[in-house]
Amino acid sequence: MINRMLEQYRAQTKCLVALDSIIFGFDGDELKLLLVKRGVEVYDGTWSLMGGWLQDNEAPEHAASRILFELTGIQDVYLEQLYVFGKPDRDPIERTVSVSYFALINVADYDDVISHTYEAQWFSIHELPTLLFDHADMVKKAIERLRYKATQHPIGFELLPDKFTIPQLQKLYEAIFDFKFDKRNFSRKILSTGLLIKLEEKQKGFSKKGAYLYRVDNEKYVKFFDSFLNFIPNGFLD
Amino acid sequence: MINRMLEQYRAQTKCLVALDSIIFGFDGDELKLLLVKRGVEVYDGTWSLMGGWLQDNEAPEHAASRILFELTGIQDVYLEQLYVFGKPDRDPIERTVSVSYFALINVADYDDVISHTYEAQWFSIHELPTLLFDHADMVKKAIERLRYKATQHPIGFELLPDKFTIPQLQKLYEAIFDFKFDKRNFSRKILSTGLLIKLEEKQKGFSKKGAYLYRVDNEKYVKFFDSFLNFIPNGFLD
DNA sequence: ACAAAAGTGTTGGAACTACACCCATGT
DNA sequence: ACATGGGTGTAGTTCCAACACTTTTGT
Repeated sequence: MINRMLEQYRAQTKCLVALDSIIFGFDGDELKLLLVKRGVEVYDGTWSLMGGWLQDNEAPEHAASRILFELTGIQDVYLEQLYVFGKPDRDPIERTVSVSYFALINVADYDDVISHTYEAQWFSIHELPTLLFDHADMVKKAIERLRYKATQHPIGFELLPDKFTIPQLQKLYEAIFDFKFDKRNFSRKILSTGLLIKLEEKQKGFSKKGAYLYRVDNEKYVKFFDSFLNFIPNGFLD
Repeated sequence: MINRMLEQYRAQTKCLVALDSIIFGFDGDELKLLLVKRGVEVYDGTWSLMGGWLQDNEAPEHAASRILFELTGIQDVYLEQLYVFGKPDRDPIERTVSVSYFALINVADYDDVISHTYEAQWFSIHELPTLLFDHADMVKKAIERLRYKATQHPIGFELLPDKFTIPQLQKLYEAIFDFKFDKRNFSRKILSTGLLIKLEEKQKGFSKKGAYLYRVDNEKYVKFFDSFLNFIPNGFLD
């Protein structure tokens, strides 16, 4: 019996399993994507997401983190699983199934590391170079997911520095949705979440008047996560 | 150069890739899951999702459909990709990465095929047997996703017959969320989508008075799909 | 003084919740 | 006649979108 089962397993095709991560960043103005130059000349001029292969005894999410670190020095960021891409011909060299992840980071936090040590580079999502394989599909899906999540969670905070202003946050949301919001309604809505703590300091330099800095109330932020479903009566999820 | 690249590919570990589908059904009263008895004696008493392996030259979503058909005779249903499960030890026999899918079907549509020809069986989601490997995690994730989607899309229609009554639909939502809704508010909300067309006929037999049957306005339903993001001003998506 | 960005308040309409009674029919 | 589930309306509240002027300060 057990033998028959093992035979069944042995008869199956095995596949390479790749991990590809879409890293979003925000520089205060535009939404950016982190890409690397594929280190192989055949694909000259094409750029790639942060990609690598799954190793033995490694969970996919760990592999994705490891690869991101190896390629960029970025560590300890929240990577969320996005989608599996597995068309038989997606990688022309060999059959590969790719699990994609995405992350949000604050460009300023990593700018030095990335540009000095690694061959990664930020690109505006409006001016992307040619991407490897089906990486453009992955990016498209990631943007959809980012928008979706940004409507549900105050996920945008992840892309900003610890201290930020309301106008900065608004610019970020405008970059994500490619849409201008009314600033009065925007600030009311954001502040009504109760997740922001107003600081004494003002941001100087950017505007003449200067804008108040805020930081996220981390305790509330954590509680906030992963819950609210429109259909469900208030109080159901408490 | 090309050789170096091919070597790089060759050096990588390959994995078995499995597909596992979570099939939800509704029988008018309870939310159900379709499971099969794993055909191997070692796992006596444990049941399994609709699982199988990815073959050469087969896209994962096709494999998932094929497997579902082979195991149950179910065909042409919408399978949505759910999540990848890939912990190194999730399948104790051999390293396998599993891509999970989920689907919603109307139990009545397939009841005959399933029970007479195949070894699949419906289980109430409140009384599930022991499940193979990490299939319980998959089910948990699928229920979360189902609830999430049900708040955003009128996805519940998929689980009902073509013609159905408002009380039936309400029971379905109550089964999905495990929560009782106010029938006046429920019917107002559902009808306000404009997606339902009231028919002349009434459902007979279940209640004394009989309830009006409705069907989905397919044209509107399609338009409705995949869009509305709370944060975006009305009209933005038109 | 003026330009540039920050900050703030009101109003009308829509949508949501909570809630209770009558209707049609099979037994 | 009565029991069972089906169907409907209202009032108070909250939430949302639309909209324009004043404030601060660097030049």
